[in-house]
Amino acid sequence: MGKIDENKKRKKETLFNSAYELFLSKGINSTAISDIVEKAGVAKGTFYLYFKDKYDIRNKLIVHKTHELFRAAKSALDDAQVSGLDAQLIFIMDHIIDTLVVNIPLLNFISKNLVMGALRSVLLTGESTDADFYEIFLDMVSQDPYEYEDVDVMLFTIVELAGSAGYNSILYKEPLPIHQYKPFLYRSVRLIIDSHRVKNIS
Amino acid sequence: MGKIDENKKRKKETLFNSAYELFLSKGINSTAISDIVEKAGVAKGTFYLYFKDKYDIRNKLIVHKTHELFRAAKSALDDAQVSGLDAQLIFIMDHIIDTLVVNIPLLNFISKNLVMGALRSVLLTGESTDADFYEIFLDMVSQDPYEYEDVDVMLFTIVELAGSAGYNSILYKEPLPIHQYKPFLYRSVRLIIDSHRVKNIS
Amino acid sequence: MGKIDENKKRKKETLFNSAYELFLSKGINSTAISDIVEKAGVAKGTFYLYFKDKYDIRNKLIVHKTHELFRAAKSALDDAQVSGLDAQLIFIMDHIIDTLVVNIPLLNFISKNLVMGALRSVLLTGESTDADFYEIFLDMVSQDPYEYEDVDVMLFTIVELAGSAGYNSILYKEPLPIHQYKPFLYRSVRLIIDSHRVKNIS
Amino acid sequence: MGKIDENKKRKKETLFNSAYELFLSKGINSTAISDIVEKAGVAKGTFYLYFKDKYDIRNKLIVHKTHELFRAAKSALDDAQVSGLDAQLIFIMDHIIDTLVVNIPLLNFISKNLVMGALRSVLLTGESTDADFYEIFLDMVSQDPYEYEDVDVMLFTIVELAGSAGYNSILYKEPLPIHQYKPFLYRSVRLIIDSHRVKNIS
DNA sequence: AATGAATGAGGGTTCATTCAT
DNA sequence: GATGAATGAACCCTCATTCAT
Repeated sequence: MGKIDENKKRKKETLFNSAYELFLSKGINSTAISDIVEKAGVAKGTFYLYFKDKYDIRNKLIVHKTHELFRAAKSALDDAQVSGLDAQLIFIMDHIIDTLVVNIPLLNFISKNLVMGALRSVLLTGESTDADFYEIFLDMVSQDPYEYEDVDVMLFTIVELAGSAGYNSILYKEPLPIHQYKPFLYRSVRLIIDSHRVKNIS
Repeated sequence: MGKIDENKKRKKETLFNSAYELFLSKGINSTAISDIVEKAGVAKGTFYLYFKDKYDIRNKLIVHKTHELFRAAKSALDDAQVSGLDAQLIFIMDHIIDTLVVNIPLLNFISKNLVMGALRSVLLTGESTDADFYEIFLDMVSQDPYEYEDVDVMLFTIVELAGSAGYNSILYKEPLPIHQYKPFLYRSVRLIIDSHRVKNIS
Repeated sequence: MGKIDENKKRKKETLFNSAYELFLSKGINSTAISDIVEKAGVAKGTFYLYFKDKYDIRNKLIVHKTHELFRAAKSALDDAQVSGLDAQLIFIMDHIIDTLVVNIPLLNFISKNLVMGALRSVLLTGESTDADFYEIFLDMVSQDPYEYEDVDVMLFTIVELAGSAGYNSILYKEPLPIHQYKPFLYRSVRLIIDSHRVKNIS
Repeated sequence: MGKIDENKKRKKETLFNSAYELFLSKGINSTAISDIVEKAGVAKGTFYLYFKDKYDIRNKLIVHKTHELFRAAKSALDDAQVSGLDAQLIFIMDHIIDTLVVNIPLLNFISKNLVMGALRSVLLTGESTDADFYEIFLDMVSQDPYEYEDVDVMLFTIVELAGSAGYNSILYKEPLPIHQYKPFLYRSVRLIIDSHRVKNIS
């Protein structure tokens, strides 16, 4: 029985990987389900045993890949012993940007879906066995010496800014290539974080 | 001759409007060229006299509608006698957001393309006889009492932030509905503007 | 499994036959794939499971029909007990001509493609399970009491002459209708054959 | 008035030349009338003032180009002072083959239409102001010291053989490239000519 | 005579989805 | 569960031809 389930899982993963490679290389619109199953070496009907349609597998891929990006960044952060919420957030941001700079197809794929859209899906789908990234962020916030108000808003604003501006800067090198834009981006992020700090008047 | 050209222009506009309505109501992917021409009351081949394909007309529509948004906002700004670069930029932003809040389909249509992608197109296509919005921005900057450095970067950052965060806030009401998020957004914008001011040490 | 394969074969043959009849009656250019599938009673997409496009099925048909012509002629030759290479080749030629005289549409279809173009395809496609006609010819040559040099060239010249001149004579009855032209054609063929005979000077 | 007629003639020739270049480079099927008129710099409707359709202009082009080939060959023959019908016919053949070897697109264009089909058109269309090639051939025959019977048949057989075998040999280099095949071709031609000679038994 | 905008039938091709095996 | 042949709607795009100007 375990063997059968293993087989099923392997089949699903093969489809997953095949779709991923095709989405990156040919784009989603140009990838047919027949392409995916051919690359995966399974029959067409099999696809429908595991996924509802092309957009189902696409969404699951985006969530999965976004997770991977954050997980790798968080893991590096843990190794790096960075202190201070702003430094930590920027570290994560920087790690993700550096990953995407050398993987433009992936950037294009998750592109602007990177941000809230994907995070929302992550939160909504109970499938994920991964740690919840939202909680990880809250953790980081709570461990900072400063106190913050409207944390949701702060995280949202930062993620949107970094996602959108980063995407365009990497892809179009306008108004500056990403390595030149980074200082400005990070300065803005620090300002936003700072603006959410609760300043004791005492 | 004038009559023929007039006819051509009218036909192109009819196609433009038909496509616009269909894109908003059915989405781009679900809109077939045959839908567009049927609604416009012209033959299929006629479409191809004016546009290369569906994506050509889509791009031109995005540029056009983005233009309209900015033009209306700028016009209102001129009437409103607002002074100060930050107040002016926020006025424009606010005007556009208020327009889009009550026109979600339009928001979805130009969605994230609103930002640099569209502006880039606007700048690149020489078709537009409208005033160049980039120059309008530069004008506003130059007339402000303060001096600014890296104006390109400043505008880019603001547009990206407002576009991306505004889009999600309007659409998903997360983390807050847009009318509650606005104060945060505008505070961030002011911080970004401020960070680009050249402070005289004297 | 055998049933499915049988079904596939039957379907392919139905398409083949439908295309053949339509090509003969309406011509290739005027035959749409939708005509073929309609006549065959299958869905449009099915066509593309078996053939790349209209020209793929056309080529395969030409090869197939050319094969049939030669096979029938060879079979008749075997029954007729004709001796002598020249007599044998002319017998085959004559048989094919007589067949085509009463099947002008077929003549027009394979027309000038009859010749090397088709034979080349036959040789190149490994699909055929039929005996290789080129080898049959070589066999006939080797069993003749005379010895021949440049057999390839000889066969080529004969096939080209017979194909081209025969086609025009049958179709346009110019300069003579085929039954009057035959003596001239066969005389030329005999001369060509003779010119390739190795004459022992001894 | 002469000017207008000149203009008309020039327009027709421009269309002619444009079609020729496009037919050679893109093939007839892939050449649209809109391509032709665009290249010619005239309006679409103008095409229909001079030609019935694409096939009308194609046929006229084939006739024209075939004429040119023969005219050039005949002109060279006149300069070369060749005597003997067989030598003269082979000279013409050789000249045409050498021209086509270095102009494969032209070969493909007139290809097998080179032969009787085109000659027939030449004879049928009264448009041509050129000397009638058929008569030129008859002239050559009559000036030969030998006497010939069934001259029509002889010319037909030679033209068909040379056209068909030459085409394939040039294009596919099978069974031999044309320069190696020529001796065989010309030997066959000489045999055919010889077989039409009236031999006095005296 | 010349134009070229408009037509719209028509053809080729794709592909998500089904279902009998 | 797995297969993959079959489907046929859907869609894009071309292009010969017309005709008002």
